[in-house]
Amino acid sequence: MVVELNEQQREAVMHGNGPLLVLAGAGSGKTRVITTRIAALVADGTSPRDVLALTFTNKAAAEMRHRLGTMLGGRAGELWMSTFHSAAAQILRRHIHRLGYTSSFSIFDEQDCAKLLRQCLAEEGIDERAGTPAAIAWAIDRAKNEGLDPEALARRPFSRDVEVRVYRRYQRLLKRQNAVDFGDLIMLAARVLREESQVLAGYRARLRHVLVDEYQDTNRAQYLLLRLLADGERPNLCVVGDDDQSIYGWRGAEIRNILDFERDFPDAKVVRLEQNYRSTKTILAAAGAVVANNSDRKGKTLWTANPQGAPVTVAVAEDDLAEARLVMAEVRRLVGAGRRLHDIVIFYRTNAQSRAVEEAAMRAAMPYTIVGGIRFYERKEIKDLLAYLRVLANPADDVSLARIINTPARGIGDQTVSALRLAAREADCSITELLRRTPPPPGLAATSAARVRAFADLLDALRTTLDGTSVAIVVERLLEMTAYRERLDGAEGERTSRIENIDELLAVARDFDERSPLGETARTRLERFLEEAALVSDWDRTAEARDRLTLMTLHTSKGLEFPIVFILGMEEGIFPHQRVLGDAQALEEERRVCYVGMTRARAELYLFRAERRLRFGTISERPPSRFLEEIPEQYVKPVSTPAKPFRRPLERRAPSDPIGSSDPVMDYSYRQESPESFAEGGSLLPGTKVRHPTFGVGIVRRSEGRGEQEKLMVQFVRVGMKKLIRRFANLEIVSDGFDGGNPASGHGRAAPFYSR
DNA sequence: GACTAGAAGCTTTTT
DNA sequence: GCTTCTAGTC
Repeated sequence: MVVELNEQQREAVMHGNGPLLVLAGAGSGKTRVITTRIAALVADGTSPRDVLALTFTNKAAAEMRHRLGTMLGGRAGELWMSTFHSAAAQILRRHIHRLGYTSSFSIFDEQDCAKLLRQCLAEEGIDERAGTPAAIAWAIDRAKNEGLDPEALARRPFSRDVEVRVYRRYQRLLKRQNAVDFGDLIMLAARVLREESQVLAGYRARLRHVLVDEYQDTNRAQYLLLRLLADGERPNLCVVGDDDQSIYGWRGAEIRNILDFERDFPDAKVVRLEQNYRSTKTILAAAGAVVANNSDRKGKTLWTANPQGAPVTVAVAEDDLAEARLVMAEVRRLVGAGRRLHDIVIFYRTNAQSRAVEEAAMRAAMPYTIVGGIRFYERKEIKDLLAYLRVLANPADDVSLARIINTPARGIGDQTVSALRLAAREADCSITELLRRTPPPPGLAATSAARVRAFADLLDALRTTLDGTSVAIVVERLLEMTAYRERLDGAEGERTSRIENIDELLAVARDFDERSPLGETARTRLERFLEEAALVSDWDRTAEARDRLTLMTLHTSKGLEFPIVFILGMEEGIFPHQRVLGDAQALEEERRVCYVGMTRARAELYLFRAERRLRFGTISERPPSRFLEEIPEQYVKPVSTPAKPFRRPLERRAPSDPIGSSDPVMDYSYRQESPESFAEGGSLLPGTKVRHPTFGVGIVRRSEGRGEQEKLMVQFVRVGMKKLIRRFANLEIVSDGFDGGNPASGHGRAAPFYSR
């Protein structure tokens, strides 16, 4: 092995058989240990085919595969390395027929599930306002995370009857549609292993070693799945994690899984990785001091041979706008001092905080990318096209059928759909199945019946394109036959971006075709394509950021590192969040989120807070976060409030005044828009200050389309928000909100201007 | 079927 | 406040 390891890392890598818990502190070389251990096992004679390595994200799996590729060469391809959900989907693809589904099952995302849930509530006669779908959805999700089916939930002492009833119906409807949700993937995979002993025996006989990354974030259902696969008193189960980085409790993660590993496996070998290779001594000490306030932890003492480094900067701003401005001023200073934009990352607790930063970045002409937000596969046009494919793959999928039956519009309204749904229920079949039958169901008007007939013919025609194997060709034919692109509605700009997304989907499909094995059947390929679309996130598809500022939530930051880290909104009520303040356990999780954020930094760490913040329409005073006070003074360099206040003082501010006409924000680094850009049809970017002959001065909040066709939402100082057509509005541009290249251009998907 | 008004929500979201 | 989604109207 050519890789250099420290003593503890070597211990973990060289550990032979039996359970192994690796408590890997932040930046301690966790991925290196897992990959090197796998390489060592293979070097020692274990077949790569007998190794299962599980991660939470596709990105983590891809990273490991890449590293192992360099260590093992071609044999790395034989490893079973994937996310929990993909592995479960693979198990189900083979064996789900034993549970009464077929292998072409659909995987529903949250939107699909929400639609189905509403149907369940309606059928159970539950008033949506009383039953609050969100609460029931949460209860079902939680049950699945705990590995409880409806009957098991019913046996729970405090389960609510409504929840059990809806859950039971929800499962029945999913099954009728041959569909599963994310929670089902894990739960049903565990069930098929538990109930079908030969299936389980097959996996156990094969799997010699199971490795799990980020073990602190596994939920109960995942734990149960693991216990099935890695059975016995001394299974070859290696889990790697850090209890201090467990931040997904609210999604069902059980921190107890890692805390209790030694109780579960009394023979377990425990290795602590405590040398940090990432951060300066100062950053590590500051972060360690914060997390030391938690009681429910194993306790590690990280140390580093890295230099002491600069103190942590704690900056206080007047309000949220000033905070964002201060951030941009500091970014500018750092860039002036030779730093690159991609060295800097901005973290915040909630997505809502990104807006102020985005606006400040635009004003400061600072290119940026937001990680997260709307995902590619969740965009309307992409979901529409995938819904067609899903109906082709799985005709029982009524949720997808309902989505496409009138998209593009073909005169099949809600009445018709309800009638079809009813007829399908009576005939005990899916709507697609019903459509295949002739004559069409009774009770439909002649015109409606004809339209439904035409739609059924369309589906039949599409089905014939499945004879070839190429997914891309199916999508192309689908686009032609439905005239989907041509019939897109909405404003010019929106249409353009949708068409770009459709082209992107075609590119993804072509790429998928190229990566696919020869001799595969069309159906299998389509099923695999849909599975990938359901289980792969945007982040996994994102290439390395170009030279841009990166913005993301603290949760998204886990597993990453940056030379310079900014954390914003270090205030009670923001971080820790308002909703956890009375809950000791949840508060500890917030503290872990803080620890994760701080330990992403290699060289410099900045913590920002605002004394006042505009939230839910009101300005409130914000006391500093307790986490700030938990950092020992010796590691901190405070920065005082900027001299010039940014927002007018509270008392002089009229309640209806959205901007403040003398707001100094408006004077900040503006430039007149050049006349040419209007002639070229340049659009008015959000943030641009304009004057209207009757409404007065305002700020462009949103724009659609270009040039004279452009539709604008403008927030006026005196009259509030107005929608305008630029051609008629006779606007005078007072100052440009932006003075550089358009950071939104390039790729539609991470485009900050309309991404949320 | 398109447009608008009203209501609800508003923490994080690996899959 | 602002956004998003749904229900109701023309």
